Amino acid sequence: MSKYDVFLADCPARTTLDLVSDKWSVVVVYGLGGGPRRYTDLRERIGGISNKMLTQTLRSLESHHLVERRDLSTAPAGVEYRLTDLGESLLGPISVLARWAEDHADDLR
Amino acid sequence: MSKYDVFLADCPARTTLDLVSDKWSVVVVYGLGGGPRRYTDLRERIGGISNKMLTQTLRSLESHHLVERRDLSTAPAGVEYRLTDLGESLLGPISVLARWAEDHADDLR
DNA sequence: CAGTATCCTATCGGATACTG
DNA sequence: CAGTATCCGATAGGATACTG
Repeated sequence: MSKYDVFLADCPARTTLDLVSDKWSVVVVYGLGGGPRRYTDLRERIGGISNKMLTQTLRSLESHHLVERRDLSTAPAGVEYRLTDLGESLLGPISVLARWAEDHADDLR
Repeated sequence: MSKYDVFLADCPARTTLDLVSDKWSVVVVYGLGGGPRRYTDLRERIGGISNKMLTQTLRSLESHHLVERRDLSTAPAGVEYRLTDLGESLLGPISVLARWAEDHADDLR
C-alpha cells in the first residue's frame, strides 16, 4: 500500500501518471531500454519523432531523474542518453504496456 | 512476437499507445477496474475530471471496444459502464503502471 | 552531431450553463 | 441522472531553418 492514490487530483501519483501519458515519453523510455544510445540513433529508432519533441521529452525525463545525459566531448558533438536506475524500474511496467499495445492492436480497430 | 512494433510511426501498435497515453484514459479504465459503475459514481471517484472529459474519454474507450455502456432505462436516467474483456485485459498492464506511479511519486520530485 | 529558434495550427481540456 | 452545448485560453506538437 502506498500513501498515494492516482484517483486523487493533485496527488503526486497523478502527476507521475501525467508524465508517462504523453505522446512520446513511453516510447522514448522504451527506446532506451536496450542500453545507452546517441541522440540521432534514438531519433532514427523512433519513427515519426521530431527534433523538438525528442529533445523536449528527453529534458523532461531527465528532470524527473528517469534519464541521464552524458556529453562525450567529441567533435562534432556527441551525446549519449541512458536510463537511470529509476528509469530502468519504469521499463518493466512500460514493456508490459507496449507488448499489450502490439498484441491487441487489431482488436481496437 | 507480434507483427507490430511501437517504434514504427503509423503502426497500429503506436495508435494503441496513443489511445492509452492521454490525460484520462488510464485513470478511467483503472476506475472501472473494480466492476461496473454509474456515470456520476465514476466521476466522483476520479478527482478533477470534468463532465466533458469523462464523457469524451468514455466514448473513445467505447469506440475502441474497451468499455461497454448500458442504459438502465430508468427515470431519471441511469447508465452503467463496465470494462469489456479487452478492457479487462488492459487492466493488468495499467495496474502495474499505476502502482509504479504511486510507489515512485517521491523519486520524481 | 546534437541540438535551438521560430512559427503556426489543432486539439486539449476547464468552466459554465443548459436539458430530456 | 447523465449527459450536451458553447466558449475560450493553454498547450501540444509538426515543419522548417539555423548553429556551435
